[in-house]
Amino acid sequence: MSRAPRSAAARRSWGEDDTGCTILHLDMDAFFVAVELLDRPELHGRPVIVGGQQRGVVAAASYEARRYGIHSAMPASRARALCPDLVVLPAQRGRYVEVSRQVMQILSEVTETVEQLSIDEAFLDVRPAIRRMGPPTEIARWLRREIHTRLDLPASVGLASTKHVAKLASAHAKPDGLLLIPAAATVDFLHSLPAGALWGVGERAQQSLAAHGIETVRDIAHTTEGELRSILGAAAARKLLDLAWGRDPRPVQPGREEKSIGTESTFPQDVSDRAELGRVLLSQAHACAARLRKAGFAARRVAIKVRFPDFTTLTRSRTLADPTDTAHDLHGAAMELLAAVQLPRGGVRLLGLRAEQLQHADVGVQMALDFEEGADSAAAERAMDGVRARFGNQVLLPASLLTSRRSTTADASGDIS
DNA sequence: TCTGGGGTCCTCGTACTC
DNA sequence: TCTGGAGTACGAGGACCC
Repeated sequence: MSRAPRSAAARRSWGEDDTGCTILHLDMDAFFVAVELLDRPELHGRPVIVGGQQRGVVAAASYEARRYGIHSAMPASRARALCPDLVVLPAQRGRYVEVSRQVMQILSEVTETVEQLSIDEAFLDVRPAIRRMGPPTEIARWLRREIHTRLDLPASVGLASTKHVAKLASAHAKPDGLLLIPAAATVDFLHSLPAGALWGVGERAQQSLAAHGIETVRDIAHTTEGELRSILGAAAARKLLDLAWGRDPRPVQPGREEKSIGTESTFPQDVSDRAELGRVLLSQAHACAARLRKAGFAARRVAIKVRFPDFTTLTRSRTLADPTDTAHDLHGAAMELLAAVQLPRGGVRLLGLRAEQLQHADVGVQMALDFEEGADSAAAERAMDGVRARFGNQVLLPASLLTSRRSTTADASGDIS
């Protein structure tokens, strides 16, 4: 569901040599809409969007809707104005997650080296599969065919020698296509694209670059690092120059872990009652805590996000004395942060809560901490053995049981009290 | 036109320590 | 004892991604 600008000129064959093009990027086409059409085939061929309830924006648009100029992130009111016959469906996130798992299952049949980037896209390093399944192009064709056959969903694939170029290739393969960028064609392909196609160049950066006459990736490639640094800062300058010349050594990283877990809500009407905001934070704290425990994490930091009716947004955060996975602790910290925020007369448009600086809430980590702090290591080790015997090696217990050393004891029988 | 929700990463200012 | 600079940690905010 990339929103980066594409180039019509780049949608062509760049050659057939897939030697060294072992990075595959798979991107599902209009994923949320495609899943909805599985359940409502009568909507095939009609302009459909997902999302856009009340004050919302478009989360995904069918290709028929795109012909009216509708695209994701567009306010739903604007989308309705552009297409009076538009079918607007509410998002069913749980359903998309379920289908996403099925897609990822098919990818895992090719290789274990799968890096899921979002709900509907992933990178694969196909090197381990070449001997078994053939060259990268054959693997890409197999994947698209299997997803079509088993799930009845369209998917686009980009093949290249780096992650960045593979991702750009899949964007230019849409809809429902495959685009190979041979290693030797990488720079020519990149230099045919607008500057905004590069990863990390959004609307603001495009405006800043355009003000200096830099409009394309080729322009970026031929700008000095010093000038880019003065426009976008040191980190972005180095990164963009590398990307513009096809330099991207990042490997495909399977099993990346979340760094924060949060939730936020935009209210149908702005809210100025602090008690009501407190109840919303409590509900969000429960949701975050449940997700933390399910993932086996505890959070060391709590942040709130407050958006006012004029769309100014502020965040406030604080580091906790002890990591937590309980709604009680998250809510307590969030309420303290909210109390320090001066609310305007118009109230609050959006309120969010996020748990940050996640760490594993598992027994082993906790025991290690206890060892460091000079606890009775022999007793702790015996307790750990007892826990393993009863629950297995991968046992994860709520941090709330474990992080408060004052209230947690482990005896030699392995009982946690 | 009027802007969701889930995230990551970077920059900058400030406080603190040495 | 006071002061300034460097390094570091933390918090806030913004840009960006899907």
